[in-house]
Amino acid sequence: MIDIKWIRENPGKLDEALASRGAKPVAIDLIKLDERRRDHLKTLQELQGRRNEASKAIGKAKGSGDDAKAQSLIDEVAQIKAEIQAGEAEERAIDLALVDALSRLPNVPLDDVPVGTDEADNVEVRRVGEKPEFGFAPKEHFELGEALGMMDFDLAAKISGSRFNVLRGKLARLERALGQFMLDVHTGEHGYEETQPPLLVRNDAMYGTSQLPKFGEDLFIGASMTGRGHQVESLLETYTTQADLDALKSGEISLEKLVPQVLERAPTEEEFWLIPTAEVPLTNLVRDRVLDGGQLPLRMTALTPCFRSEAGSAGRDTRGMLRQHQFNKVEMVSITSEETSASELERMTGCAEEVLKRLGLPYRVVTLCTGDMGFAARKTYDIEVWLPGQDAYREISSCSVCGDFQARRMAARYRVEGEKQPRFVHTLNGSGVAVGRALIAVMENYQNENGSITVPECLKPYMGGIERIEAVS
RNA sequence: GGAGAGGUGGCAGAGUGGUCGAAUGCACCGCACUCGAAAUGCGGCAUACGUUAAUAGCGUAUCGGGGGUUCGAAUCCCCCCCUCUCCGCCA
Repeated sequence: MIDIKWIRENPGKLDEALASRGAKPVAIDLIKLDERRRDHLKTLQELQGRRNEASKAIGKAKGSGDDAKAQSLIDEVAQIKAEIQAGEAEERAIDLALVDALSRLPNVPLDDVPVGTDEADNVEVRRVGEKPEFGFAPKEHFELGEALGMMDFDLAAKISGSRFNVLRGKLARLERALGQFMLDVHTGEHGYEETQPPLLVRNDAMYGTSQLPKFGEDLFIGASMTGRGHQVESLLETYTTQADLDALKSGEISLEKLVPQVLERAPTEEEFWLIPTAEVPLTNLVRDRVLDGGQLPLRMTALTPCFRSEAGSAGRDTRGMLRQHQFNKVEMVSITSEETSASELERMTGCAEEVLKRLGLPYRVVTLCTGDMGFAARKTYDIEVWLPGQDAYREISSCSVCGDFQARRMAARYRVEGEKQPRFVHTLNGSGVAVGRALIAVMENYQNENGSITVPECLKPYMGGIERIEAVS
């Protein structure tokens, strides 16, 4: 969430930032709305002040037995009562409108972020590692996995549909080994605290990290039967009008059109959401808190499944396990002071890179341009790992600094010694790294001509000491 | 899931319609006393928004969250969330 006060003082900067992300200018509208809000608030507060004064006087008058005076004061306050109630209702409405508008604005990119429209404008920062040379045509991971008999998409589809897979045997273990290895590196060497957060979270948490209100369609919903019942009930009772039903009956509107319309009106009040990344629960660990500045930075890591609907990705990366509805990821989250967040981004990116270095995987780091950055980010480095089977670099980690954008939504603050007012913390998140994609990368980079996979040196202790993964005869 | 109890400032904990943003204790900060410390005494000590040059003053709101009743709500009513105890179910 961007501070409305900052917008008041920097309307040009806001619109410039929005333009760089391909969005329309809104500063003038927001400022107008805010002015309306403040004007209205002022008059409301004056009325409330008068009421409070009179009410106190009533109490005093009654206490001293002056009933006549009390009555005249009661009559007086009764007159402004309706005015106050109407004013309060309007204040709520204006405030809601402003907060809603603000909560849909993306973060302002840092000055050193390249301006661009899409991934073609991202800027490569460095390449690390040597691409492996093969004396044969390298295969893609799913060809290797299926040939080994340890990766089965058809079987997964029977149970869960497309964009799932089943790993078995040594390949399943390799996936586990990767996750363990990454956690050990981050907890043992990089100072991150191992955490096991909830995978189902409430609206507020999703709102805090800004998946909501704008990106609900990317998420999966979790609900109990009773919870779902309550929701259907409220959709029917509160958000579907008689006019809707009449329009439906008369054929004026189709059911396909009415349903999204009703859902649009309803607030996104799900019982639970499945996390699309551990960034959500980890970052929300500091919500509604005032931390001691001396405690910062906080560094947390977690290995969790992630669930993404991949809406809008139909037809993209449909083969293999590159883009699944469910995958494991090691996430890093840092909570810092405002002075140290920029350097923390470099540090965090380095932590993610270290994993790839140890695994011997070639990669490159790119700075995302303004148009390609996520909603909450001020600056993002993507790490792209080399996939020989695809003959391409593919994203395996994304490290972002969000400034106080998420902290404002979560009311996560810290106190600096000697300062009266608490400040908002800065938040960062990054994958360290995506486990499923790391598995792909290891398979493709360590493949042998006979279809076996050599186990990277650093994973051997996690693999019972075996040298390679081969098909079971 | 059923029955009951509860949610108040950093913590503990009073307050059941008025002068309560809220007693008291602890913690914390300042001052006094002291060679210094402890003890003691005095004072201070929430957040957001508005106004403002101001993180000074003043105003408004906030006692889990949201609505309502009332001239006036921490206190009464409704809905929701959370915690605890007992029972049931369960990895």
